[in-house]
Amino acid sequence: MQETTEKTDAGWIDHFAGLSALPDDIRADLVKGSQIISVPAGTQVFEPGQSADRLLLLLQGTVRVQQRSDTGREVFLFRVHAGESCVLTTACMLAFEDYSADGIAETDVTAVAIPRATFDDLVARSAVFREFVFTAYSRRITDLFTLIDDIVFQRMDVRLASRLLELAGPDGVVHATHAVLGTELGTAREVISRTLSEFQRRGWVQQSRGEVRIVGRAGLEQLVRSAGEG
Amino acid sequence: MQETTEKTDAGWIDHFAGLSALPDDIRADLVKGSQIISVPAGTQVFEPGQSADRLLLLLQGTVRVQQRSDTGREVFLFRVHAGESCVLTTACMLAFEDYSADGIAETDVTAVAIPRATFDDLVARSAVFREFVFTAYSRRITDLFTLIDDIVFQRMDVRLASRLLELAGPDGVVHATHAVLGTELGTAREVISRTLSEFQRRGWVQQSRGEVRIVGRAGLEQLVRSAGEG
DNA sequence: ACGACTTTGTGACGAAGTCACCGAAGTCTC
DNA sequence: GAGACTTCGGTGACTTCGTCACAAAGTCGT
Repeated sequence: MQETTEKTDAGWIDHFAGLSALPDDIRADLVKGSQIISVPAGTQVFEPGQSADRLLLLLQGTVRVQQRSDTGREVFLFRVHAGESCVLTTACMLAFEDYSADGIAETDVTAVAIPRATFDDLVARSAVFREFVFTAYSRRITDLFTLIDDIVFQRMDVRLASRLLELAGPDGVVHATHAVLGTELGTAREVISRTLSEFQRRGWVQQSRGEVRIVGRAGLEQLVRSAGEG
Repeated sequence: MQETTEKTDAGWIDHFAGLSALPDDIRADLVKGSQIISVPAGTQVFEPGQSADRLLLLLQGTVRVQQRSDTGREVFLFRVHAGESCVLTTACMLAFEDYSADGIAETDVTAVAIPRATFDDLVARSAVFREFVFTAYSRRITDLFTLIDDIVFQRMDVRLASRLLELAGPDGVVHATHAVLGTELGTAREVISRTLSEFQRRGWVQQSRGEVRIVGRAGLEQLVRSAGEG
């Protein structure tokens, strides 16, 4: 396994489009100054009040980032996929501030951990690396803007339809309870239940405990489209 | 105006706490590589689809950042005050991506414009400057999280009370129409009207065309506090 | 099969957004 | 200063969504 590690080390950089242009010396330092870590599904990758000391680049799995409000309720903020980095961590790492949101591994996760020292060194030395980092930021901020826009202006049924289409596997099944879908969209479970009932009545989905099966994709897509135009 | 510029140049850096620790050589390059600009109130400082080529540091005035949705409605995102920088610009500048939000000068604005070349150079060379930039990012992202949290979980009356207290001048007067307050909070004008009527009934505010006078500050503060605890 | 837990369904209600419309207050023009 | 026009604020009816309370299933361990 150790033998293959070096090969893996050399290889993971190319999972990230923005890093493939790194010159060889920088690339070598990046590989040398970072390590690959794995955590099982359900692990709290980071949490509020914890100071960040490393940047995570996801190789496999997804991390859900959410915020816990004063009242104990939760809002889903965004999801970090393989091939992406967690700006939140980055932000706090560089600003020497604490996190203000939770990060939870939704699946088993493999990631590259870049310690602050390595990170800072690379940001100083490599324009390519800088651009990689700032692009990640930019993308995430845009996501947040879109999220706010959705929350404020979009109807729940449209948002749910859209999210179901996103979350569905190739077989068209979404594995999630109503409560989970509720926190995903920042709404109450009851609203999800009622909306899904309506979708079922229209023949767009079939429900069973803990999962939703999309059987009328076209209907959901039509709903999303009709709202997208305004 | 040009004569005084050089004197101003030397001084503005100390308006920004995070920059005061800059070493002299960096400081000189920053001053040399940037320029001071002024725009009148109401100017659109930036807009979606326009590529950013400089970072703005506000010396005087405020800039309102908002997003226009597909449907033509607007959501207020945050406000950039004197002594702060506009991360949004930064994000897009560095990522070579376009803006996705509007920036509007609410007052006459004076700002330092740092062109991309200077910015990139400074990020590479100065750890202090890096920290300044990333701290600005971090703060703004945290703001967005708080905003989302508020939108999802906080009652409108609490949010309005809180915003009135923020916007009020030293004389306790807020100059804004109901419609403006509506977009500030991402809600409808009618909701503002009704809520303000209720505040007036309770003796907390007095209304006249285009302005709201706070006459019972304690009541508003009490409302905000009671909700803040959860 | 029993109890404990989780998931889902439902009705009632309050808070907030939407729509349609009105009148009142400023502004402009002549 | 008399209309014409625009902006601003008020109101009622209705819809959507969040909240609360509680019931009915489904699942699991023992």
